Amino acid sequence: MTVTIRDVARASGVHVSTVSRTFSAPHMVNATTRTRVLAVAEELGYRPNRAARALTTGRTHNLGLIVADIANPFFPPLIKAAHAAARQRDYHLFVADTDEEPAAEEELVQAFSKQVDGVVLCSPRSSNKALERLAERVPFVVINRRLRGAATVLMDVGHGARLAVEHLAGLGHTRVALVSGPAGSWTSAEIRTAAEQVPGVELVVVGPNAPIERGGFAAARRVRDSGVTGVLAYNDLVAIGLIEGLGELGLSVPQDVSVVGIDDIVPGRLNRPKLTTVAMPTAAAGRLAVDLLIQEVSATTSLETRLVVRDSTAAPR
Amino acid sequence: MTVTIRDVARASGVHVSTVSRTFSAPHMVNATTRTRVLAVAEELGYRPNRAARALTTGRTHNLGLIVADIANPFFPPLIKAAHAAARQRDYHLFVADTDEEPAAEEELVQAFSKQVDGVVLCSPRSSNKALERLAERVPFVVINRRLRGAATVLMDVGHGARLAVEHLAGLGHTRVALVSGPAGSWTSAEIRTAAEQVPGVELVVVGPNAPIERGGFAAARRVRDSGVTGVLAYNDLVAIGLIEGLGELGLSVPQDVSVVGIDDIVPGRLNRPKLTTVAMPTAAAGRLAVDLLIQEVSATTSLETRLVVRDSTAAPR
DNA sequence: CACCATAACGCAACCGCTTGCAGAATCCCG
DNA sequence: CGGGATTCTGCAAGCGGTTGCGTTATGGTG
Repeated sequence: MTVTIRDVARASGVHVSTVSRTFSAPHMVNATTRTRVLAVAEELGYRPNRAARALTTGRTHNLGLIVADIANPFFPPLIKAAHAAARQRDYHLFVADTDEEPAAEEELVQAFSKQVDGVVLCSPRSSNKALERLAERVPFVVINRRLRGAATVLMDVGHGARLAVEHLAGLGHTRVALVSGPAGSWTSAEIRTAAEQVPGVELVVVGPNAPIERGGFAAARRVRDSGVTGVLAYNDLVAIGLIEGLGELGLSVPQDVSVVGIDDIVPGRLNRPKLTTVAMPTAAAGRLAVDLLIQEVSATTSLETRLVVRDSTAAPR
Repeated sequence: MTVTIRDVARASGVHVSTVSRTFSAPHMVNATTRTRVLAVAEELGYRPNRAARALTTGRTHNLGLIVADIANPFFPPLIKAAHAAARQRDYHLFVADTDEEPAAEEELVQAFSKQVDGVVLCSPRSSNKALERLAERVPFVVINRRLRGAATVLMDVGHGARLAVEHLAGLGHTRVALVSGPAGSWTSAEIRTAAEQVPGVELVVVGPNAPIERGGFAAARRVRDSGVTGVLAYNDLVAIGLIEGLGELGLSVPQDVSVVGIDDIVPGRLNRPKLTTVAMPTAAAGRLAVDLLIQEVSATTSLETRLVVRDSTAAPR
């Protein structure tokens, strides 16, 4: 049925090892036989079986990518970039979704381990201990989590948060709310620490909140009651929900209150008003992560974020 | 380094074949030896190597999923559902992105072929011929494309389009524009045919357009000039772009013109006004596709679409 | 022309696991 | 209690490749 290296060997009158070498070490085989073998292979439609090859070489040319939620608009650009980078080096990409369950991370990594040369783990929810245990099974790089011993790609959300608050301060806002994310989130802490450091603005924390529209929507009342004129939201979904919630309370953005999000996801750009937000370099992160993995370099990188000013921020009344 | 079946065999004093069977045919091995082997395996941290297993069994327990653009909001829910379905049956999923290039489809299927038990192809752009050629290499199921000889999952966008136009008609609109997609798109033709069949409304086609916001935005002027009061857009992105474009022209939705989109992507739900749209059962399609693949049934299925009425449609002035 | 380095290829073992077949042990029943 | 049927396990070949080593041409050198 399927054509193997032996078929090619037989049809071209050489030993299988020669066929093998014409594909994996072409310089070791005479030019004329090489072209003959290649021709026969082409004609028979032979393609080396990567899984079989992996068995002896130990390299599968596959990578795993694990994210919390494929359908969360934050991830697709990252996945796409990771895929492109992998493809470019002739790697294939397993993609998996933990559905936000920490336990699934471990299980997936285990399941992948024999089948990939490494896995990239996005915003892992597992404990450091668990991750270190996994690191023994398979090389991996972590995105958005500081972890010693593993290659790491960070997006400097702290810097972005500072830019955002400075932007609000620059517009004249002196009291701004931080509509935070889930309790215990690394990102949430990062944002808060940075935001607090901006001089001249008083920061009031409203939260924790669910990291989606619902969370923002529910926080609207408390934001209004806090009397702030500007808001930094945990992410764009929260910002969008918040804007809607404020609308229900009769407050409009940016006239009554300015809102800036974080992530720069597509729905934010499409929102009305268009969301001012901190752009996370998700594509760069995805690309870089697979490059690190393939080249087996263990580094920790921090990617710059930047502020994208659109229509949801303005000077206070 | 990595623990193999032989290590387990040695450590538990049985032959490798017995170890093999305790994992792949437990009923063939005596209960007491089985528990012993299992215990040893557990202790050593043994996990069967699926790639090696695939070499002899011919089943990889991997599936491939090929989409045009991972970052297009239409696909992530489909990918997520496909992944969940695969996971549930202990399959892993390769995900690939063609970047809208037809040639990439063929290349990817080829590359996957030895490593998967089947691939699901979403909205393929390749010619029928090319697809039929690929079908010989690996089982696959196609989503959103009619193809004899291959298992097919269709989403009945025609029916949805009819519902949408009927909805507009029911509100009192008598002239509606169809802001179409790219020339030659199967979906576009499908939509048009169905929309034309609704009695009592005069349909004017505006297009072709790029299937993204830009396309809708650019079509705004022609929509206004056509004097319609209702619009069915090729998809939600086009609808969103159109709404913005109409806004620039001083027309508001739904007061001046009603707009309905197709797809029901997240940004549509988040848009202001919230988009009335035809919901495509993408999750169901993804799930079903992998189920068909795994069970090796070759069927052609048509999934129901439905209309989701939100805020972008109203009675004409 | 003898000699040796080098290039090209064949040989065979092996990667981790499965599976048809056969041998050994145990069982059941007349 | 003998003998056939079962159950369990071992043996070894093989899945599709790779690779260290040995063998045979070939070329270059003194």
